[in-house]
Amino acid sequence: MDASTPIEGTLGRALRERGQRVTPQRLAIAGVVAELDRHVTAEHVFAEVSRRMPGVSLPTVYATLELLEQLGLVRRVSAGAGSAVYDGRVEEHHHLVCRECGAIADIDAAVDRAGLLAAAQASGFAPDYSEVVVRGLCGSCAA
Amino acid sequence: MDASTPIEGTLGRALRERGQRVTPQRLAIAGVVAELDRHVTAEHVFAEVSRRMPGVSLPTVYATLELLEQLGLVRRVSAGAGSAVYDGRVEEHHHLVCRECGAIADIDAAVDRAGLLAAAQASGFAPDYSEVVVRGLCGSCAA
DNA sequence: GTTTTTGCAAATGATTTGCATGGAT
DNA sequence: ATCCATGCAAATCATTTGCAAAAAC
Repeated sequence: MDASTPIEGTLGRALRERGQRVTPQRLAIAGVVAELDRHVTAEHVFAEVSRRMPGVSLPTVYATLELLEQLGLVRRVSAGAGSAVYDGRVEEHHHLVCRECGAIADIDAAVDRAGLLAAAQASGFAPDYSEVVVRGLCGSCAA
Repeated sequence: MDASTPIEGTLGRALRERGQRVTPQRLAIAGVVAELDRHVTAEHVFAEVSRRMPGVSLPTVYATLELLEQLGLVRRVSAGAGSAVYDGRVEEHHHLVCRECGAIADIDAAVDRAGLLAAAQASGFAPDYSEVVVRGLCGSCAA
């Protein structure tokens, strides 16, 4: 199993470290999330992975996205509800979420998180990351 | 229709302004969200409202929570997924969300939002409010 | 009286589960 | 050979929709 893309090498290493299996499905799913590099739902990923590797099942996609989140290779976008949305961008960035149609857009801005992370630990949480969500109406829905 | 609680007065005024009806169900639901003053799901609200006003339907609870959000009287918490969670606290505060069990806790801290809100408007969004979500593991799940 | 809102029942959509087979180590 | 992961089908859970009856204005 070679590392034809960076994500595959990283994933393979992380899985072996935890005594978990490196399967072609996991590599394909991780590859799709990394390459699409946008906000994706499980169905989204399923559609694209199916193109590359027919026969992959939806439950596997769900399980793998959750696994990738645990490994810190993808982030779940804190949209209010609806389908779960994942993001292959793991650098600090924030999101706009339309309360009408659910559209999500990125905001690149730095936010001082020190106080928040300290407060998180004080509450007994082990924080993974923080994200700012701005809720409102997107351009189309405001019109 | 008197205003036996502050929320009812505010809601009645907001509804009349928009030419919508002030119904006992809406008043009861708004009252419950305000009084519980925590993170609540539609089922949560439904259970408590049903105690006070038997016969209220779940679809009405869903519709009313959405309405209250539009009116700015409640906020939807940007938890990753699962049931939609609403919050009667509309002052600035932030949330910790456990990626394992979905538990939500408050963080009271100030964050500089000026840049974010400016970026939101630059993207064509009409922002309602912003919230920081810290994702991680809660105390119980870390153990 | 007119229009909005409600309650009901059913439909839809997303995600999870149980279990036997297949695959990675 | 062992144990984890996958695929399938069905179950579960959250939310939405269509429509007739009831209530607010």
